[in-house]
Amino acid sequence: MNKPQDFPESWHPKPDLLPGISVDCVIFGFHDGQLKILLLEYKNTGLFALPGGFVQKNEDLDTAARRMLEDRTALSKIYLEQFYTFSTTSRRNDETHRTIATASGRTLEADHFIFNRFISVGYYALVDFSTVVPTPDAISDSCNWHDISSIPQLIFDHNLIVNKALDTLRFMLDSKLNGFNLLPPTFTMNELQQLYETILGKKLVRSNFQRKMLSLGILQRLDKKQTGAANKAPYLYCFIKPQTTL
Amino acid sequence: MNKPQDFPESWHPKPDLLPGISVDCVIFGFHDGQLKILLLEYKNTGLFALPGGFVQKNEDLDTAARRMLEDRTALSKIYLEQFYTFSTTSRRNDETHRTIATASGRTLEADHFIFNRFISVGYYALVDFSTVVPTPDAISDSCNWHDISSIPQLIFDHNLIVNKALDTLRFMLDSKLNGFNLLPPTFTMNELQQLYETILGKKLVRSNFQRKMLSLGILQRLDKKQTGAANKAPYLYCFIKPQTTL
DNA sequence: ACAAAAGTGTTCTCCATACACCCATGG
DNA sequence: CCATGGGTGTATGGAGAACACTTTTGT
Repeated sequence: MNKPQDFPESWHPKPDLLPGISVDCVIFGFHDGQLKILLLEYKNTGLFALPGGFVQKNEDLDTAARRMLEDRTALSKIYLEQFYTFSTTSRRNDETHRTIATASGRTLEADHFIFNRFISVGYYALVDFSTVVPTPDAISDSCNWHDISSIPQLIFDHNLIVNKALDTLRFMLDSKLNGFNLLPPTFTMNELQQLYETILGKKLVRSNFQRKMLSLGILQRLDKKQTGAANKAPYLYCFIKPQTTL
Repeated sequence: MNKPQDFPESWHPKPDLLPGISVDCVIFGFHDGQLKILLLEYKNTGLFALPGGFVQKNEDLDTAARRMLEDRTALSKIYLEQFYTFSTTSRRNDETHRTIATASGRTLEADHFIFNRFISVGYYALVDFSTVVPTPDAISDSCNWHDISSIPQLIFDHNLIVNKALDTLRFMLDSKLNGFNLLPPTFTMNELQQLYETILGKKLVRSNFQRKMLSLGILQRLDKKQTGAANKAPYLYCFIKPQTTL
């Protein structure tokens, strides 16, 4: 896939968009023992940014965020969560906008709506790395995974947004049990533990982690997984979705 | 005090306000063993609403919220926390706006900016009940405390906003220790316990509560408080503000 | 002396930690 | 058979729940 889509109307001053509101998405995935997020790289600039976009007049924020996520990942039914709204007056920068536009062969009129002040609502999403098809938008030439441990400098306040998303993810990890959204439908206990260790940034004791997870009563043990390694074959588990509480 | 202020410019279409963004404040206080919030009642309508307002072009959301809080409480240095941004397309209602305007002797042009779609950022504040001077704004004739247990029907989605604020307050109570902001500078252990019980909506065991609070190491014991009651005089405590962690 | 509320101590349970021990697998 | 990693059991310590006991105050 990975091919740009049609030039979005949102880059022209259009009356069908809410003025002054944007959405930025921190899309988390997990692969090779590393927590990763999707970043866009703008054409010919070396500038990186979070996926995001604007809100249509007839659309609420959750819907807008979901639309953007589906565009960037080619997935539907994504777990996402609003976490904070960013509003400092200096968070945007006209020069950056011009650089991005120029590099992709456009010019922005001085009264282009993008030069208005914008307030941005941050969402984080948790996706199954293996099923995502990273898809750039019209003004970026790549959409790729970046390890949390080596995020480049991002435009505007996007580094701040990433950090706040990470803080929220860590804080909510236990209460929302949202670690499971980052794994494929079946996984081993070791994979789950690696994920927790990566998110929390610390080692956990294997045997205790196993008991804690099993005691939650939300995991179902499936067949063993033959890894081909010279050791005991681990069980596969799947997540039992909580009953829709009436 | 309690006297309306000058008619705010924000009720005319003004270019110095951000379009489509508002702030709503859930202001918590504690008195007589009851958790309370400040509500405005609009003139001659019987309609209740959260204090709120609009955001100036050169103002970030925290500043805007703080400005509104100071206007409604006559306090400065208020503890406040952003908790969620509300954006459903149907959250506002033109007829309600007209009712409120008409009742206070105004007419709204059909293209008045208030008929735009608005996205509202929710803040909750924790204040010392005893020092607040509830102050109505220009289009309301009262600003009063209401028990959490008997919140009337509010305009728009304000009941939803109150509930979300309460949920957040409960969830954060332990981790942010923000109960202390609701009490006067000195207080007894019993008052603190009543506050916790009210917020959490359940009884706590007195002796255990005492030990837990003291073990946090954030309370300083002061003199005893002579209540005049026929029982042992309780100690007063004050909150030791956490060191500004560099 | 008594009631009522504040403060302290004791016991029990539960859970997180740490670590020891068995089991399965492929080389 | 042995190295490796997966699964289970056991001892310990600390926090919370439940409750008993002591102390202080005004009537």
